[in-house]
Amino acid sequence: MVARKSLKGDYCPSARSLDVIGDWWSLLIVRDAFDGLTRFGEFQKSLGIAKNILTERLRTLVASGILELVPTSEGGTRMEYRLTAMGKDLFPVMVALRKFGERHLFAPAEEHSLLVDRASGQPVQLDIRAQDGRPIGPDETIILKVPEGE
Amino acid sequence: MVARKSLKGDYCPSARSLDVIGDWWSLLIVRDAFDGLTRFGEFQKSLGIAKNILTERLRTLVASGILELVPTSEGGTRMEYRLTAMGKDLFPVMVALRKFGERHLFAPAEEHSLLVDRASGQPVQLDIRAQDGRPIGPDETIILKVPEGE
DNA sequence: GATTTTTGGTTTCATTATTAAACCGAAAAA
DNA sequence: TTTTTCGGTTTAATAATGAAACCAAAAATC
Repeated sequence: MVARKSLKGDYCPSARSLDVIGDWWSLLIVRDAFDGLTRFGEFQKSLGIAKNILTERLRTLVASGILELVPTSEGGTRMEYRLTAMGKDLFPVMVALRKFGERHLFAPAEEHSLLVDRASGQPVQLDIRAQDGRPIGPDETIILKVPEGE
Repeated sequence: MVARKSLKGDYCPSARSLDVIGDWWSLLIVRDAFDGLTRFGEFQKSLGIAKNILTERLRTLVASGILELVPTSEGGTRMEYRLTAMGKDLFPVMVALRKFGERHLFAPAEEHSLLVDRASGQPVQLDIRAQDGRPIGPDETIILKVPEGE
């Protein structure tokens, strides 16, 4: 196999995102990180991923700036993996995936987890709007090319 | 390799979504579909994907209900792949990926594409809010378990 | 302080997935 | 009628993944 085509040079931001977190495991690791997991063993147990693969994915996520290795809070020599500010900016991606799953991938009364606002206990809302606040869907949008330097 | 672990039974909606569209190519195909591509050859040319893999991915996306095969509008025998209503519900996922890429994966003045509201020409907004309209981030949320039948 | 267990990997090997390229029949175009 | 395009399938080589065995260092236990 020739090395998988990189999308680093693509001018489509979605493609570049997928280049970084578009493989099978990365977003699942990020999800677990949002759920508060930090240690190698925690991820491994939660995901059932092979350890060598986990090693490589964590390295890539750290190299991309999504996770960082910080000394564990309890003061030992061990390290833990934490979401960086950049990693936390994946929150909307996780929420969007979650909403899609909730709507289409569960039977009506099936058990599932729900993301709620801590303060109110009410479900989190995600919406896509025009600048005037009007909700818009894919058919009301268009993709422009923004040339260099703008 | 044992068959890759399926997340169909996971109660986390994000995990189920990733089970359906979390592989390397599927979201790129969906992106192209949002961009108006419909034909096998168009996807193949756009993505540079091997044809047998594209065949399989398209089949899976159709089987999942994200794409559908419809007779081409020009009336021939040929078919085209179109986003279903369910497929269009992936719009927030694509927008979220795009926003992340725009923010973190481009140099300041680098050329890129931009998703805008057709009517105003202004960039599309994505926000995550509590039910009262207040914007919230990952640290203000918590995941609840919703048992069967609720 | 010595021993045992846990953690966080690395290495190896077998299996699966992906690729590129050649090939193909049916439909469309010339 | 011939040629080209389209939408694949098949095949063989290569890369990615997984499971299991292994390992050193740190932590916990005795």
